Amino acid sequence: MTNKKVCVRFAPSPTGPLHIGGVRTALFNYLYAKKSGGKFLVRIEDTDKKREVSGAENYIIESLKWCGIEADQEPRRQSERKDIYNEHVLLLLKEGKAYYAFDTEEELLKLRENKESKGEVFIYNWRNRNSLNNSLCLDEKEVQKKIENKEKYVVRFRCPRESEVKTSDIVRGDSSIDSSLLDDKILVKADGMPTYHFANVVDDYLMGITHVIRGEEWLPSLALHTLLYEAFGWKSPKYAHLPLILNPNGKGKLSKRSGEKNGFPVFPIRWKGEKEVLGFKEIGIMPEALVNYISTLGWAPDETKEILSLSELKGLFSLEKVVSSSANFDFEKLKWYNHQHIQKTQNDELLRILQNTKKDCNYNVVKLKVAIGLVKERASTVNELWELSEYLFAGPNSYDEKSLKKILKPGGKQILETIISLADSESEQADLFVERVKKSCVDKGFSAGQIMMTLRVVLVGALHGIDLQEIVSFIGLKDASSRAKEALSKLF
RNA sequence: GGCCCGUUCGUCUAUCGGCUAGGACGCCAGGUUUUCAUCCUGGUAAGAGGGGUUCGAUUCCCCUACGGGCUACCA
Repeated sequence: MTNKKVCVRFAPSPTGPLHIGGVRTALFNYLYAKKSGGKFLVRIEDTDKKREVSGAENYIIESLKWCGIEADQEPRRQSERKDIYNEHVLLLLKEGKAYYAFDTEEELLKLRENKESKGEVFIYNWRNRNSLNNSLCLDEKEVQKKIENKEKYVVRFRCPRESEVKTSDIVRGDSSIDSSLLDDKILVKADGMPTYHFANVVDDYLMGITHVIRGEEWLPSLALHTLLYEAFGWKSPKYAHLPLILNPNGKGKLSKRSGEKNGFPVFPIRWKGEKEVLGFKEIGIMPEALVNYISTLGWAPDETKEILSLSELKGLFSLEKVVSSSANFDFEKLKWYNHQHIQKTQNDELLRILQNTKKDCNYNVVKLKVAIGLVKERASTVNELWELSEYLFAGPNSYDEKSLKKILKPGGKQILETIISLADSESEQADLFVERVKKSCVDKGFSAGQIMMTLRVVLVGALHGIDLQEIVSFIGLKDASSRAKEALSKLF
């Protein structure tokens, strides 16, 4: 038997911004396709026009692109394939594997509530379909008449009675379920659009999808989908249901709310909905870091190497190694991955990313690039490259409490004056400045600690930051002098 | 409520019947940095519980508990 070339798809619904769980599903599909030399498609499942959100489709494509996930074909849209679904539903109707149903939503709701109040469950299937309002129990002429009179109807799948449905999943293995537990799912809605289940199966078959890789939330409908393939006489694709990504505390699917509460985004890039929400991009997470991190949610490579690029992941990924238990999202770990990826990235690339996120950045680019090199090892987000190099471009406009304590010690003024006079001296060289200040002040009887602290406070305004000599070499003696003069006039 | 899925350090995971249960994040301690961070070294910490099967179970089976998902003319 020759294996068909692998073809997978990511099938989002454009009902809002793509969240991190969706990105992970897309990523695993993409990685699997690339690993197997197959194709990766994107299919927009826009069969519910009521829930469609404008801009969502474009957002999804842009987000994937930012992550480095690109489809091998232009995205397809289900709303444009209505005729195809109609053709296929006729096939089932003709063979008696589907039927027309005229029950209204209100009627069904009532039936459900009624059953529930008695502690029972209402299932629309062989148990009661003959007493309901559908073409299985109505007279053929009556059905014709109803349809001709434009009475609203849906098409339901005629789910087989008491048969064992065998399902198979790469992640979870084989399983089986009694079809009596399933209901006669709606295939075509009253507005003539197919439901997810129907369009999904028809499209996957027609598009030659070999592996359906999707979230675990679809596991309960696997039996239905399997039955649908059987009804058409088609061979089922292979399935892999990915474990869910949960909130950091493990309570529920990862949500926007939980992200807000814990101070992290759940979307790749900025989403301009009713309220604008930032994405990982805007807070300075690099796409490769995000991809690297989410690849570890539900999967681990054979080798114990943590930092992996997208192309390395393409080589290592394997569906068989996907785990079946859900994972809690951990923003701290994402930041660690980001830190690692920042270290691996060239300074001019970091500069480019920074300029892209920080549009208001008007520093000299040559200097900014040098600054990035000086502070990058301390940064865990791209935005921090900017924040951490603040004092390299402007003197302190305030001094924090701890700094004041250090600088206002006896002798602080004298040290300041020494700094100024040395900085203003024409024979002074910037790259030896800190050593000279130290020597000169030590000669006057000050401790090395006090001298260095004072100089740091003068230059930074706080007790942190990169090496003092590196700061002076970067800003120059003129700037150092004026920062010292500023401190002298403000503090003494 | 019904159905389905899951359960290894706080978190992500390795282990495919032989385990002194490995790695990573986090945390803690020490070193480096006359600052802070980075970095380095070390440490802390786990098989949900109960039954089987087996010479031997984290690994296989069952039950319970807990967690999650689904239960729409949403996807």
